[in-house]
Amino acid sequence: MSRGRERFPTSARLTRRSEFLALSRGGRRVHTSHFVVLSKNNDKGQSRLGVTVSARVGKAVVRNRIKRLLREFFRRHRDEIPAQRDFVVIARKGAEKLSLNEVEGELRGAFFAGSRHG
RNA sequence: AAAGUGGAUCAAGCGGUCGCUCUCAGCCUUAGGCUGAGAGAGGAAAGUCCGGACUCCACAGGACGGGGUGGCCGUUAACGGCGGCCCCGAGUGAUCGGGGGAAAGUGCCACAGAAAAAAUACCGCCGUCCGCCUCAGGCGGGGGGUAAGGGUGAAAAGGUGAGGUAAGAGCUCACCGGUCUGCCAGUGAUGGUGGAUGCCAGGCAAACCCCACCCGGAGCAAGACCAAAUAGGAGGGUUGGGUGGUCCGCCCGUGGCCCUCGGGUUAGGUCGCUGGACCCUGUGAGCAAUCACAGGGCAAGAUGAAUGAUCGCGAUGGCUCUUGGUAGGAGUCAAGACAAAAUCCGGCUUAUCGAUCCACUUUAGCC
Repeated sequence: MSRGRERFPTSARLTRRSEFLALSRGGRRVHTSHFVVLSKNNDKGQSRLGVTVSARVGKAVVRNRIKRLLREFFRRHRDEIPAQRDFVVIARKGAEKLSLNEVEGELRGAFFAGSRHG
């Protein structure tokens, strides 16, 4: 039963500016058509997610939509994602037009292959 | 019925599964976690264009400077908002748009035009003098009168008509308009009515400016506390310093500077933080905005920032078929706009798929 594993508490999020800066400096980068995924191992006992959507992508409604889609993707696949690794997803223009299924298809490789490198 | 004008309300709903933030209760228990219950975006939450509350600067005081508003009267905590009324303009109308002063002074008015502000004779019009031709008359030149007509311009010194004149002209007269002024009505903007005056003669005040009224500055990253820490700490010396446009005034010994010690990078946590000029219903006052009273009700509080994802049913809508047409029925597609709180209120402005309702106007028809 997947109940309890498809959760997304505060401890699984990146909340500090310094944590975002650390990934932008030393993280592995994977580019897809609508996103840039940064990732780096951590020692927190679980993997964490942060999302960056700049004002250039869209207004507040659009940015909220993208953040929620990415969190939903992360939450649904926490048991497949490498443990103890931080991810930052930077959205690019046009990402608000994607559905959840399209996000899964685009980001699957970037997340699940992460543990073999860096 | 068609075409239109003004306004109000809503922003579909129900359910399943998996999640997020907060509160309460219980349990495990350092942090924290688990279980259950409850609450969880908008009419504009937006733009940040005005106004206030609140916080700090002094308890926010005076003058200058600076800024804002602009018909009148109300309304309000306040406003540039709102309501009623006044005037001007547009529309057949419902209705809509606009609103201090150009006669205090300074300045600007391109191009065109003869002349652009105590202006002007370019083409014209009308006399007169001289010369020539010549029957009357015509042509050329000089010197005048004239603002009717033409032409330029956004704008050319009141308008129309009549008299008058060589031709003309407020030169004279009537009406309209303007200026000054009396009386009446109105709180007032203003309106009505009478008198005097042949007539002060363009626009721009979002050019400076004048008049009346209003405004101290910075903003919740305000500000307070705690932890860690030293750069902003500790100790000593010296000097006054602060008030964010200037001066006065006021306040403080917390401040500035120097020396010595110390040493290297939190946008950390809690509060402020949501019970308020609050919401709903009713009654009363008022044309209304609004106010008073009574009863009832608490309705987001995040901070890399919660309020979501997905599935089903489907109000409703589009298209197709059925029907002579409407209604109805069937099938199929979509279930959609704009836009997401960030201290809180009152407004304005802008964006917006659609749905419903109310009042009114015009035209046509019926009784």
